[in-house]
Amino acid sequence: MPELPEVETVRRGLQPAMEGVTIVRAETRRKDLRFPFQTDFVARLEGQVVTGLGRRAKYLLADLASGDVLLMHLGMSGSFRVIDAAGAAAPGDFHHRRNEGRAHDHVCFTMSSGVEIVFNDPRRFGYMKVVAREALDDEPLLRGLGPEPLGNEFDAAMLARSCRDKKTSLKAALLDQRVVAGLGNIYVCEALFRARLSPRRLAATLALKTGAPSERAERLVAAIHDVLNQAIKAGGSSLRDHRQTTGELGYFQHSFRVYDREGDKCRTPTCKGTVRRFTQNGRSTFWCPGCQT
DNA sequence: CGGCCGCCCTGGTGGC
DNA sequence: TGCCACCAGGGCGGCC
Repeated sequence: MPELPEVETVRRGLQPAMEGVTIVRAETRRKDLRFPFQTDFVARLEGQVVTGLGRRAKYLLADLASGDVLLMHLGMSGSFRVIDAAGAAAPGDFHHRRNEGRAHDHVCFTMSSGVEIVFNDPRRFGYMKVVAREALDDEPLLRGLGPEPLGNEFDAAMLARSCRDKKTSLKAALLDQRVVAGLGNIYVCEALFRARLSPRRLAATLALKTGAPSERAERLVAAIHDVLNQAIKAGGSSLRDHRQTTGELGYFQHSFRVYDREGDKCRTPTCKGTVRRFTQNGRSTFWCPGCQT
Protein backbone atom coordinates (compact mmCIF):
# COMPACT_ATOMS: atom_id res chain seq x y z
CA MET A 1 0.00 0.00 0.00
CA PRO A 2 2.32 2.63 1.13
CA GLU A 3 4.49 4.28 -1.44
CA LEU A 4 5.69 7.86 -1.11
CA PRO A 5 2.27 9.58 -1.49
CA GLU A 6 0.67 7.29 1.07
CA VAL A 7 3.53 7.75 3.55
CA GLU A 8 3.39 11.52 3.06
CA THR A 9 -0.37 11.41 3.68
CA VAL A 10 0.23 9.48 6.89
CA ARG A 11 2.90 11.98 7.94
CA ARG A 12 0.48 14.88 7.48
CA GLY A 13 -2.16 13.01 9.44
CA LEU A 14 0.16 12.23 12.34
CA GLN A 15 1.90 15.59 12.49
CA PRO A 16 -0.72 17.49 14.51
CA ALA A 17 -1.03 14.61 16.98
CA MET A 18 2.73 14.25 17.47
CA GLU A 19 4.61 17.50 16.96
CA GLY A 20 5.26 19.32 20.20
CA VAL A 21 3.52 16.56 22.15
CA THR A 22 5.11 14.17 24.65
CA ILE A 23 4.96 10.39 24.34
CA VAL A 24 3.73 9.55 27.84
CA ARG A 25 3.57 5.82 27.24
CA ALA A 26 4.83 3.54 24.49
CA GLU A 27 3.49 0.01 24.35
CA THR A 28 4.62 -2.86 22.14
CA ARG A 29 2.08 -5.64 22.00
CA ARG A 30 4.39 -8.30 20.58
CA LYS A 31 8.12 -8.80 20.65
CA ASP A 32 8.72 -8.11 16.98
CA LEU A 33 7.40 -6.65 13.77
CA ARG A 34 9.68 -7.41 10.86
CA PHE A 35 12.58 -7.36 13.35
CA PRO A 36 12.56 -7.76 17.13
CA PHE A 37 12.05 -4.46 18.92
CA GLN A 38 15.23 -3.05 20.45
CA THR A 39 15.44 -3.91 24.16
CA ASP A 40 15.48 -0.19 25.03
CA PHE A 41 12.80 0.77 22.46
CA VAL A 42 10.13 1.75 24.98
CA ALA A 43 12.58 3.40 27.40
CA ARG A 44 13.97 5.68 24.70
CA LEU A 45 10.48 6.87 23.72
CA GLU A 46 8.63 7.36 26.99
CA GLY A 47 8.80 10.90 28.32
CA GLN A 48 10.16 12.29 25.06
CA VAL A 49 8.75 15.34 23.29
CA VAL A 50 8.36 14.81 19.55
CA THR A 51 9.97 17.93 18.11
CA GLY A 52 9.18 17.19 14.48
CA LEU A 53 7.82 14.55 12.13
CA GLY A 54 9.58 14.16 8.79
CA ARG A 55 9.76 11.72 5.92
CA ARG A 56 12.61 10.22 3.92
CA ALA A 57 11.48 8.05 0.98
CA LYS A 58 8.97 5.63 2.52
CA TYR A 59 10.26 6.17 6.08
CA LEU A 60 8.70 8.37 8.73
CA LEU A 61 11.18 10.01 11.12
CA ALA A 62 10.02 11.40 14.45
CA ASP A 63 12.62 13.68 16.03
CA LEU A 64 12.77 13.41 19.81
CA ALA A 65 14.01 16.00 22.30
CA SER A 66 16.60 13.47 23.54
CA GLY A 67 18.44 13.59 20.22
CA ASP A 68 17.08 10.23 19.15
CA VAL A 69 15.00 9.69 16.04
CA LEU A 70 12.18 7.16 15.80
CA LEU A 71 12.30 5.49 12.37
CA MET A 72 9.04 3.97 11.16
CA HIS A 73 8.31 1.96 8.02
CA LEU A 74 4.84 0.79 7.02
CA GLY A 75 5.98 -2.21 4.99
CA MET A 76 3.16 -3.50 2.83
CA SER A 77 0.20 -3.32 5.18
CA GLY A 78 1.06 -0.90 8.00
CA SER A 79 -1.26 1.92 9.02
CA PHE A 80 -1.69 4.37 11.88
CA ARG A 81 -4.86 5.59 13.43
CA VAL A 82 -5.22 8.53 15.76
CA ILE A 83 -7.76 8.16 18.54
CA ASP A 84 -8.67 11.38 20.29
CA ALA A 85 -9.19 11.74 24.01
CA ALA A 86 -12.93 11.19 23.62
CA GLY A 87 -12.31 7.83 21.96
CA ALA A 88 -13.17 8.81 18.41
CA ALA A 89 -10.96 7.50 15.60
CA ALA A 90 -12.36 10.16 13.27
CA PRO A 91 -14.34 13.38 13.66
CA GLY A 92 -17.93 12.51 14.49
CA ASP A 93 -17.02 8.90 15.13
CA PHE A 94 -17.89 7.69 18.62
CA HIS A 95 -17.91 4.00 17.93
CA HIS A 96 -14.28 3.28 18.72
CA ARG A 97 -13.49 2.94 22.38
CA ARG A 98 -10.01 3.73 23.56
CA ASN A 99 -7.85 0.68 24.23
CA GLU A 100 -10.45 -1.43 22.49
CA GLY A 101 -7.74 -2.86 20.27
CA ARG A 102 -8.18 -4.45 16.90
CA ALA A 103 -6.48 -7.44 15.38
CA HIS A 104 -2.87 -6.61 14.47
CA ASP A 105 -2.59 -3.51 16.66
CA HIS A 106 1.10 -3.90 17.48
CA VAL A 107 2.26 -0.56 18.89
CA CYS A 108 0.40 2.13 20.84
CA PHE A 109 1.70 5.57 21.80
CA THR A 110 -0.24 7.45 24.46
CA MET A 111 0.42 11.16 24.06
CA SER A 112 0.35 13.86 26.76
CA SER A 113 -2.65 15.38 24.94
CA GLY A 114 -4.66 12.24 25.70
CA VAL A 115 -4.52 11.14 22.08
CA GLU A 116 -3.58 7.57 21.30
CA ILE A 117 -1.64 6.67 18.17
CA VAL A 118 -1.98 3.01 17.18
CA PHE A 119 0.16 1.18 14.62
CA ASN A 120 -1.61 -1.72 12.92
CA ASP A 121 0.14 -4.08 10.51
CA PRO A 122 -1.36 -7.45 9.53
CA ARG A 123 1.58 -8.66 7.47
CA ARG A 124 4.24 -7.27 9.81
CA PHE A 125 6.59 -6.18 7.05
CA GLY A 126 6.74 -2.82 8.82
CA TYR A 127 9.20 -1.90 11.54
CA MET A 128 10.28 0.75 14.02
CA LYS A 129 13.71 1.57 15.29
CA VAL A 130 15.18 4.28 17.52
CA VAL A 131 18.45 5.74 16.25
CA ALA A 132 20.65 8.55 17.56
CA ARG A 133 20.36 11.52 15.21
CA GLU A 134 24.12 11.77 14.73
CA ALA A 135 24.16 8.10 13.66
CA LEU A 136 21.45 8.64 11.04
CA ASP A 137 23.95 8.99 8.20
CA ASP A 138 25.37 5.57 9.05
CA GLU A 139 21.98 3.94 9.54
CA PRO A 140 21.88 0.87 7.25
CA LEU A 141 18.14 1.28 6.61
CA LEU A 142 18.65 4.77 5.17
CA ARG A 143 22.17 4.64 3.80
CA GLY A 144 22.20 4.12 0.07
CA LEU A 145 18.77 5.64 -0.51
CA GLY A 146 18.74 7.70 -3.69
CA PRO A 147 17.33 11.22 -4.07
CA GLU A 148 13.83 12.23 -3.09
CA PRO A 149 11.78 12.27 -6.31
CA LEU A 150 10.20 15.60 -5.31
CA GLY A 151 13.48 17.09 -4.10
CA ASN A 152 15.54 19.73 -5.91
CA GLU A 153 18.48 17.47 -6.75
CA PHE A 154 16.36 14.92 -8.63
CA ASP A 155 16.28 15.94 -12.26
CA ALA A 156 16.72 14.45 -15.73
CA ALA A 157 20.49 14.84 -15.65
CA MET A 158 20.77 12.98 -12.38
CA LEU A 159 18.38 10.22 -13.42
CA ALA A 160 20.21 9.73 -16.72
CA ARG A 161 23.55 9.61 -14.90
CA SER A 162 22.43 6.90 -12.49
CA CYS A 163 20.87 4.84 -15.29
CA ARG A 164 23.46 5.11 -18.04
CA ASP A 165 25.51 2.07 -16.99
CA LYS A 166 22.56 -0.07 -15.93
CA LYS A 167 21.86 -3.33 -17.74
CA THR A 168 18.33 -3.55 -16.42
CA SER A 169 14.89 -2.35 -17.52
CA LEU A 170 13.48 1.07 -16.84
CA LYS A 171 10.84 -0.50 -14.59
CA ALA A 172 13.45 -2.24 -12.43
CA ALA A 173 15.62 0.88 -12.29
CA LEU A 174 12.76 3.05 -11.00
CA LEU A 175 11.89 0.47 -8.33
CA ASP A 176 15.53 0.50 -7.18
CA GLN A 177 15.52 2.80 -4.15
CA ARG A 178 19.18 3.70 -4.82
CA VAL A 179 18.18 5.34 -8.11
CA VAL A 180 15.24 7.27 -6.73
CA ALA A 181 13.76 6.70 -3.28
CA GLY A 182 10.05 6.38 -2.63
CA LEU A 183 8.48 4.94 -5.76
CA GLY A 184 6.81 1.52 -5.66
CA ASN A 185 5.04 -0.69 -8.14
CA ILE A 186 1.95 1.48 -8.60
CA TYR A 187 3.59 4.83 -9.17
CA VAL A 188 6.34 3.38 -11.36
CA CYS A 189 3.68 1.89 -13.66
CA GLU A 190 1.73 5.15 -13.65
CA ALA A 191 4.77 7.36 -14.25
CA LEU A 192 5.98 5.22 -17.17
CA PHE A 193 2.55 5.40 -18.76
CA ARG A 194 2.38 9.16 -18.36
CA ALA A 195 5.87 9.48 -19.87
CA ARG A 196 4.86 7.12 -22.73
CA LEU A 197 7.88 4.91 -22.01
CA SER A 198 7.88 1.13 -22.12
CA PRO A 199 8.62 -0.63 -18.83
CA ARG A 200 10.80 -3.00 -20.86
CA ARG A 201 13.00 -0.25 -22.31
CA LEU A 202 16.61 -0.40 -21.17
CA ALA A 203 17.23 2.07 -18.36
CA ALA A 204 20.46 3.13 -20.07
CA THR A 205 18.46 4.72 -22.91
CA LEU A 206 17.65 7.63 -20.60
CA ALA A 207 21.16 8.88 -21.34
CA LEU A 208 22.54 10.01 -24.69
CA LYS A 209 25.94 8.70 -25.79
CA THR A 210 27.46 11.87 -24.39
CA GLY A 211 25.93 11.02 -21.02
CA ALA A 212 23.53 13.92 -21.23
CA PRO A 213 19.86 13.19 -20.46
CA SER A 214 17.64 12.24 -23.38
CA GLU A 215 14.32 13.96 -23.90
CA ARG A 216 12.81 10.73 -22.49
CA ALA A 217 14.51 11.39 -19.17
CA GLU A 218 12.98 14.88 -19.06
CA ARG A 219 9.54 13.43 -19.78
CA LEU A 220 9.96 10.76 -17.13
CA VAL A 221 11.00 13.17 -14.39
CA ALA A 222 8.05 15.42 -15.24
CA ALA A 223 5.72 12.41 -15.14
CA ILE A 224 7.07 11.29 -11.76
CA HIS A 225 6.56 14.78 -10.36
CA ASP A 226 3.03 15.00 -11.73
CA VAL A 227 1.81 11.63 -10.56
CA LEU A 228 3.28 11.97 -7.06
CA ASN A 229 1.97 15.49 -6.56
CA GLN A 230 -1.50 14.55 -7.75
CA ALA A 231 -1.54 11.44 -5.57
CA ILE A 232 -0.49 13.39 -2.48
CA LYS A 233 -3.22 15.93 -3.19
CA ALA A 234 -5.73 13.05 -3.34
CA GLY A 235 -4.59 11.62 -0.01
CA GLY A 236 -2.85 8.67 -1.64
CA SER A 237 -4.36 5.54 -3.13
CA SER A 238 -6.62 3.20 -1.19
CA LEU A 239 -6.27 -0.35 -2.43
CA ARG A 240 -7.69 -2.94 -0.10
CA ASP A 241 -7.28 -1.43 3.34
CA HIS A 242 -5.01 1.59 3.12
CA ARG A 243 -6.48 4.48 5.02
CA GLN A 244 -5.42 7.88 6.20
CA THR A 245 -4.87 8.30 9.92
CA THR A 246 -8.42 9.55 10.26
CA GLY A 247 -9.77 6.37 8.69
CA GLU A 248 -10.68 8.23 5.51
CA LEU A 249 -9.83 6.64 2.20
CA GLY A 250 -7.45 8.28 -0.25
CA TYR A 251 -8.95 8.47 -3.70
CA PHE A 252 -6.06 8.49 -6.18
CA GLN A 253 -6.87 4.90 -7.22
CA HIS A 254 -9.68 6.41 -9.30
CA SER A 255 -7.01 8.24 -11.29
CA PHE A 256 -4.97 5.17 -12.16
CA ARG A 257 -4.47 4.94 -15.91
CA VAL A 258 -2.88 1.49 -16.06
CA TYR A 259 -2.38 0.02 -12.59
CA ASP A 260 -4.90 -2.76 -11.87
CA ARG A 261 -6.66 -2.06 -15.22
CA GLU A 262 -5.65 -5.18 -17.15
CA GLY A 263 -7.96 -5.69 -20.14
CA ASP A 264 -9.48 -2.20 -19.86
CA LYS A 265 -9.32 0.43 -22.57
CA CYS A 266 -6.31 2.72 -22.66
CA ARG A 267 -7.21 6.16 -21.29
CA THR A 268 -5.26 8.05 -23.94
CA PRO A 269 -8.06 9.57 -26.06
CA THR A 270 -6.32 8.90 -29.39
CA CYS A 271 -5.30 5.33 -28.48
CA LYS A 272 -7.46 2.30 -29.21
CA GLY A 273 -5.18 0.04 -27.19
CA THR A 274 -5.83 -2.18 -24.19
CA VAL A 275 -4.00 -2.19 -20.87
CA ARG A 276 -1.85 -5.30 -20.49
CA ARG A 277 -0.19 -6.96 -17.56
CA PHE A 278 2.93 -9.08 -17.38
CA THR A 279 5.35 -10.17 -14.70
CA GLN A 280 8.64 -8.33 -14.53
CA ASN A 281 11.22 -9.18 -11.85
CA GLY A 282 8.52 -11.11 -10.02
CA ARG A 283 6.02 -8.23 -9.89
CA SER A 284 3.06 -7.20 -12.00
CA THR A 285 3.67 -4.54 -14.61
CA PHE A 286 0.65 -2.76 -16.13
CA TRP A 287 1.10 -0.81 -19.36
CA CYS A 288 -0.38 0.12 -22.73
CA PRO A 289 1.73 -1.32 -25.58
CA GLY A 290 0.04 1.16 -27.93
CA CYS A 291 1.23 4.28 -26.11
CA GLN A 292 4.41 3.25 -24.38
CA THR A 293 7.62 2.73 -26.32
C1' DC B 1 29.31 -5.75 -7.53
C1' DG B 2 24.98 -5.73 -10.29
C1' DG B 3 21.01 -8.09 -10.91
C1' DC B 4 17.62 -11.37 -9.80
C1' DC B 5 15.05 -14.70 -6.91
C1' DG B 6 12.97 -16.32 -2.76
C1' DC B 7 11.15 -15.20 1.26
C1' DC B 8 9.27 -12.83 5.47
C1' DC B 9 3.50 -12.70 6.89
C1' DT B 10 -1.62 -12.40 6.69
C1' DG B 11 -5.81 -11.66 4.31
C1' DG B 12 -8.81 -11.02 0.38
C1' DT B 13 -10.48 -12.78 -3.88
C1' DG B 14 -11.82 -15.72 -7.48
C1' DG B 15 -12.25 -20.33 -9.39
C1' DC B 16 -13.96 -24.86 -8.83
C1' DT C 1 -20.88 -22.93 1.22
C1' DG C 2 -16.04 -24.55 1.47
C1' DC C 3 -11.59 -25.10 0.13
C1' DC C 4 -7.49 -23.73 -2.05
C1' DA C 5 -4.40 -21.50 -5.08
C1' DC C 6 -2.93 -17.22 -6.07
C1' DC C 7 -2.12 -12.43 -5.50
C1' DA C 8 -0.85 -8.05 -2.94
C1' DG C 9 1.52 -1.57 -2.28
C1' DG C 10 8.39 -3.54 0.30
C1' DG C 11 12.87 -4.73 0.83
C1' DC C 12 16.46 -7.82 2.63
C1' DG C 13 19.76 -11.77 2.31
C1' DG C 14 21.83 -14.79 -0.50
C1' DC C 15 23.07 -16.55 -4.77
C1' DC C 16 25.00 -16.38 -9.45
